[in-house]
Amino acid sequence: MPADPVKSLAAALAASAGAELELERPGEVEYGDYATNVALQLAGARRRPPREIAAEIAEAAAALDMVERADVAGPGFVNLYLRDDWFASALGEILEEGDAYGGRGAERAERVQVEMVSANPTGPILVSHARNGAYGDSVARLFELAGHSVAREYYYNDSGGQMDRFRASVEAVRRGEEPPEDGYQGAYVRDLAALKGDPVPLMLKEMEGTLERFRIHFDTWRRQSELEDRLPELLPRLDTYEKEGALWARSSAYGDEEDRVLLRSGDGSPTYRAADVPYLVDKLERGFDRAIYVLGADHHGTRNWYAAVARMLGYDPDRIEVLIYQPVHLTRGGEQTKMSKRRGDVVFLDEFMDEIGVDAARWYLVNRGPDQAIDIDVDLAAERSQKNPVYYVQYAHARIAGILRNAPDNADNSLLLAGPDPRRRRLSPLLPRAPRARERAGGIQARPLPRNASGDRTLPRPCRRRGT
RNA sequence: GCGCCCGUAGCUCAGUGGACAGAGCGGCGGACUUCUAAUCCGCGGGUCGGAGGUUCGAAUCCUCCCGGGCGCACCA
Repeated sequence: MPADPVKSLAAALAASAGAELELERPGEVEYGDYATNVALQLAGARRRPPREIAAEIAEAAAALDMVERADVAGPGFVNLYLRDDWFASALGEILEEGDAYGGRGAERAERVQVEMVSANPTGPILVSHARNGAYGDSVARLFELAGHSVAREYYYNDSGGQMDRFRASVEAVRRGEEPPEDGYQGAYVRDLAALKGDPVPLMLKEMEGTLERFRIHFDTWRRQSELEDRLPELLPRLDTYEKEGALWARSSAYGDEEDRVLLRSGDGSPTYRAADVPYLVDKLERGFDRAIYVLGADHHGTRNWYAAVARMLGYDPDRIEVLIYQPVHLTRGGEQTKMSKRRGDVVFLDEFMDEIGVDAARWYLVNRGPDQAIDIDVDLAAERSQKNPVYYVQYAHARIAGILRNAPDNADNSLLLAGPDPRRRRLSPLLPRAPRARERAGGIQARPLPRNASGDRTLPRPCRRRGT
């Protein structure tokens, strides 16, 4: 049973109020340690003035031994002032739990896979990819905290048009020529040309190093071409048809916006979408209860495709979850930097970490919600001054570390509340709030889904909100 | 045209139904005049893009409109 003192308090109150209720922390100190608006919510249903209901709840609350005082305020809020010894025992529970405090809320531990970054090995990891990783890895950590087991996977393409252009660019330099016009021009192409062998594994090795430095460790790396080998056995299980010489998946009948080409009309070679099919089967057959895709907003058009494939193959589409995040824009010297990998005109994650450090880099990328486009002023981010918000975070961390360093092991919890400084007392109600903060953070962003032809919203449900 | 995301203070953004809408930076006014300090204190600042609607109560939910980003490939 996870320690959640506030929940127990809410439950005790709910019993006396005769209704479920949530405790919130009021914005103002004088409104007490916690407050509830149940009376306001109940007023309509019970056809009684909210303040009257609030008065009854307050009276019942005041009878509880942890409650010092309960007031009715405003239109019908109940403000609670709690006894210091309640906080002392709450703090005791928190200390007992240690790092696990607030975690392990999952009703059933699941095996979840988070597939993230998955940038093709045609160049170093960029800051834009790093947002994918920072987001995905944070979600993964939240799942772990909740008691699930998480595997982080990287999926990359090692064949196809982009890869051909990439290899051709390296080969050209090796022959002493310039890379082709539509090839990759960055300086790293020259570095790779100086080495022997297929540049793809070399590139991947470097990318892995960058990601490790960014503190993301991938458990597995999945190659597109090996997945494609399973295509022949899987294609007959799909709902497909031929049109204009190509093989199409009838995905629009399964919640997708449109049908997708699986095999090209020319040489019958598989498209990138085709490889998604064996990959999805692979994920689900490997025993993951849940497969999470982390995709940039430029891929949101394919959001419903994955669930459509799952349906076609008879899997529960709720096992697929697609997380979308908005792009990152970088400015440097007041100018927006371009993000074209082919032209080599980009900010690499390694440079970014060199300039601002790993902590600051992760912090910047995860500090905004996924729905928010991020603008990062690289000059400001690298600046060691009070203009740079990251130093506030670091300073707070340093101060906390200092407190822990100086704190005796056998500290008396009650002293946290008793000291002469009233600010301690004001801080205390924050601590038991942590489980709720984590619950909120663990809920995956849901998004309204497009209606299908019949105006029904229920069929495609690849994304949904869920607690952990 | 259709779909998704966004539009809150000069700037970057918190705030997904409640008690007077917040923070950092910048700005303005003071203090300190300092041997590698995140210098300190104070102040001003918003029709919450617009219009309707739901509600006892809306920045928050619904509808429409305006503005910005992204997508709608036999590219990945």
